Amino acid sequence: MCSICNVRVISGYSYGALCCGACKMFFRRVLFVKNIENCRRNGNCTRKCRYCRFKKCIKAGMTYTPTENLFDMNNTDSLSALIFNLSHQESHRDFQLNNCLFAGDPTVAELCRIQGPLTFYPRPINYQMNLAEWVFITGITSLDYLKKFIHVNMLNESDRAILLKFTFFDFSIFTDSMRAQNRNQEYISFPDGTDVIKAEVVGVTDNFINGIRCRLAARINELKVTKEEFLLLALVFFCNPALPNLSDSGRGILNSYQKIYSSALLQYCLLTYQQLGPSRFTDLLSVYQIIAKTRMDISYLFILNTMHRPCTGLKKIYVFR
Amino acid sequence: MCSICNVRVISGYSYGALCCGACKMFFRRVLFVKNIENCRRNGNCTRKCRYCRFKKCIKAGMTYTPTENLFDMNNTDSLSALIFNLSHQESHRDFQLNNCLFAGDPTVAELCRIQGPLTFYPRPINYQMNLAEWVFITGITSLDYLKKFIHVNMLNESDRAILLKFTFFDFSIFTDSMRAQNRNQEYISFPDGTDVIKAEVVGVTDNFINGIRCRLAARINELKVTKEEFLLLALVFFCNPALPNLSDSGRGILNSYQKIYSSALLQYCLLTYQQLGPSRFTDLLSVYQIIAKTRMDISYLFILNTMHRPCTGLKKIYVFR
DNA sequence: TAAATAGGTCACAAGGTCAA
DNA sequence: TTGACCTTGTGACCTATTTA
Repeated sequence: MCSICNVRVISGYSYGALCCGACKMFFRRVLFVKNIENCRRNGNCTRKCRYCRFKKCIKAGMTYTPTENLFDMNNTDSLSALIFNLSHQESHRDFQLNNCLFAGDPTVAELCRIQGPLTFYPRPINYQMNLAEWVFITGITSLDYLKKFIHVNMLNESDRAILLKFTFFDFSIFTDSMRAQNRNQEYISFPDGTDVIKAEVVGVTDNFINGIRCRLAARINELKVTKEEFLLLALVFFCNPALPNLSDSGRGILNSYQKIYSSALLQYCLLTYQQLGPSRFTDLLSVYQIIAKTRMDISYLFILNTMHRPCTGLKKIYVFR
Repeated sequence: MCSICNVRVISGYSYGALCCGACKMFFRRVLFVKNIENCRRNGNCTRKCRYCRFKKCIKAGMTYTPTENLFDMNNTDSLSALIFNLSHQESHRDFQLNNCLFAGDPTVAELCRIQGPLTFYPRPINYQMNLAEWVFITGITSLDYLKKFIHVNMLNESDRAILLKFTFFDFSIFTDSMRAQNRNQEYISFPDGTDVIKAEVVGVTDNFINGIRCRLAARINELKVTKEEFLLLALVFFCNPALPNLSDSGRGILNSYQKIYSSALLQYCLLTYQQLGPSRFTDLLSVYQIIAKTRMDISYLFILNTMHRPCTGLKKIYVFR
């Protein structure tokens, strides 16, 4: 039975999720026509609410990936469908980050074996999150977000684990910094304001710590990276064929899709910035260096920290060895 | 890894090239259905561009050779697939002739030892070609074109070298004359207009020189040889079992394939010219005499010329001893 | 008799169409 | 706007044929 409409039987996989033919067409139409309005009763609709039906599609992990038309400046339907899809996926991730908890402590490899979206459960109102919980929910919602894309699902299990393991943390840092920009902060912090660095860190300068908190956020503020740019850029960055130990076929898949995603970003830049498009494109790509630098600083800090006091209760998704 | 899709692993040789099963079926379907449109972005498409995928098949050297149905006038699928394939191979040769250079100076025997297509590199824009360069690129693109066919690949190395050595130049002359016809010229010349005969030739009459320039082109103009006829005719001419020193098995292979190719040409003539088909067929075959005459005139001219002034820098593919 | 390759078949997913 | 139905391209898998 189709998990979206609960009425018709599943016809097979469509846009990455098991659903019926009607819901497949519904999803496609919404992406291309974008004729959707907010739900009047804030979710929990019973029937016939197009907004809630679409949200169910997103929750079920439906993703649209264009394969052509990304060079045709007169046909931007595919690009705008992609962006529309991505922005709803990202809203869903943000909702989960702020309103959900995740039970258990799986490894990335275990998560890779799960078909379909991860299962979160509601966070009690006024639940007080500590630093470790913020770190975990940020990571696991990032994994859930990234796991949906077609290029991830096309990989074999081993390649998928490699890809997710070596990208989800970078993606988390990137979302943290976009949140900082949205809140007009020049440093990253968790949604409730919790500092991303634990208080008792020793052996490094304040300057170093502030680099972690601020470097990426500052650059993103400087460039005024838009939501759309962030969404496309994340696809380009984290569909990375250059990761070590990938199989040849996995590398081939990621290569092909990275080209698609960067074409989409380039088309977006050309449309939005006209003759300044190409330089904007390269400016955006350069952000990756700062993400990588920040990740390395954090991992240095982590190593230093565990030397002082052996780490207890570190969630398994953060075990990279 | 399949060099065409870069995603799946090679399943073996299919239609003369190493590729995966999916690309094999793709190639076959395109030949038989011809459901292909030009690429919007002129190459370098990522995935899902059927035109670019097919062009990659052609570049990889994929060739279809019918083995039956060439006598069944109600089933022309094989013939039209063959012609479709040949015309794309020929476009590729023409593209290389006009836009590429070849590095090195191999002998024909060395070229015969190379598996798969030869490697060309892009010719700089506005690069000025001299006569010797035109002669070389014409010869080497002809060799690349001829080398792909199944009857060539089935031969042992020695037979293959004999066949190519004694046919590629005739094929070049033939393509030169087809180009003359396309440009409404009554004489052959290289694509940029360079004369095929070097200026300082002495000891022969202008009449003799003009025979080389014009005789074949004139006959082709007179017969109004079509592209399709040229493509099939070239296969018949240059799958020649009568060459000296071939092994018995090589001779047998060439004999069988020449029959296939001439059946294809005959079927084409019968379909296109109805009751005039047989006479058209013999008219076309008679063109070979003129190719041979032109080749002999050129070689006489060459010998005469090297007697006056020893030849320096002659490319090794043109050393026929 | 085992391999390699040409060619056939079918279920699947993307996307289009049209009556309700 | 919807969803049943249709068309198309695809690729995994199968079979037939040939040759070492």
